[in-house]
Amino acid sequence: MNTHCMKHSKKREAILEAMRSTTEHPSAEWIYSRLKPVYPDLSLGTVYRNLSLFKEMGEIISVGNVNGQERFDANVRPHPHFVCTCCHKVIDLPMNFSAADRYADVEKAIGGVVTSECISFSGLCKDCANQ
Amino acid sequence: MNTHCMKHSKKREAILEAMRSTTEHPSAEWIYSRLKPVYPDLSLGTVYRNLSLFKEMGEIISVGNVNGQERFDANVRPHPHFVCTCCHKVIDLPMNFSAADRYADVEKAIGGVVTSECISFSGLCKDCANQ
DNA sequence: ATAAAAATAAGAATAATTCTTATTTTGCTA
DNA sequence: TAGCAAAATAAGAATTATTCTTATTTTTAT
Repeated sequence: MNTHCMKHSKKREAILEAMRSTTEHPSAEWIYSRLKPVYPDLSLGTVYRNLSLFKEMGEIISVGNVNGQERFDANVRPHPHFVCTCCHKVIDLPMNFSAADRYADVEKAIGGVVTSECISFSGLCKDCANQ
Repeated sequence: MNTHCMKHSKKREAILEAMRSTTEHPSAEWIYSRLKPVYPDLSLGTVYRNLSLFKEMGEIISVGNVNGQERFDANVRPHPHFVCTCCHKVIDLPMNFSAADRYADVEKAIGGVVTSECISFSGLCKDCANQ
């Protein structure tokens, strides 16, 4: 896990492990609620700080802000998502749809550097579509 | 502009006009700053409320949350964006890259309804890449 | 002109996130 | 193994974007 001169910590490890063991695309609050019973002295600030660090390190990515909360994904391979506008579920789409082959085009168009992509669809999930 | 039983208001019109006359992908705050000198009694709440209404009406779309602020676009035709992670500029990409032909696939995959898409690239814009 | 409905200003309230500081933990070194 | 400096944390204050509330103003139909 540690790339830099980072110290080892149980809580940090638990946060990454929690991220990796779900497909829920958690928010900071979600991770906090899940880990608080196990680490009663965990603080929300620690969750925020570590999610930021993991993002910077490339261990997780942000899948964007959904209903006011930033949501994350430990699957860092580019893949599309579906976001339900009603229940705010975020679902991984199993389909092969990446824009990786367009980076060069985009760089030419903007004259800068492209490092990542974000593709998402939104609408109503199965549950919400059927009331 | 009015689709529903909406009354006409100068400020509302100015907000939509401001949205339509820029390619900056404004935030509420940006619109407010731009219009405040012209409408000294404009309030930020009005900007937020009207941007929400316009979004609901389909007059504008959200291009997502950038650096903590929601950003909008009056060009509602699906098109990809580039977001600079450094200066937080949002740029329209002139390229033809839409996922419109994938909606059916996505609906089949999730068993729900797809109503919109969002495709963006991020990295460093021309200015930020050259320091 | 009038009156009801809708829009607004102002600022309070809320909610997500970041920041600060004192304390604790970690990992090195002797 | 003990001591120590660096890093991590808890707790809660601070910040910031956004929403909400209420009294007032504007709009529009009559």
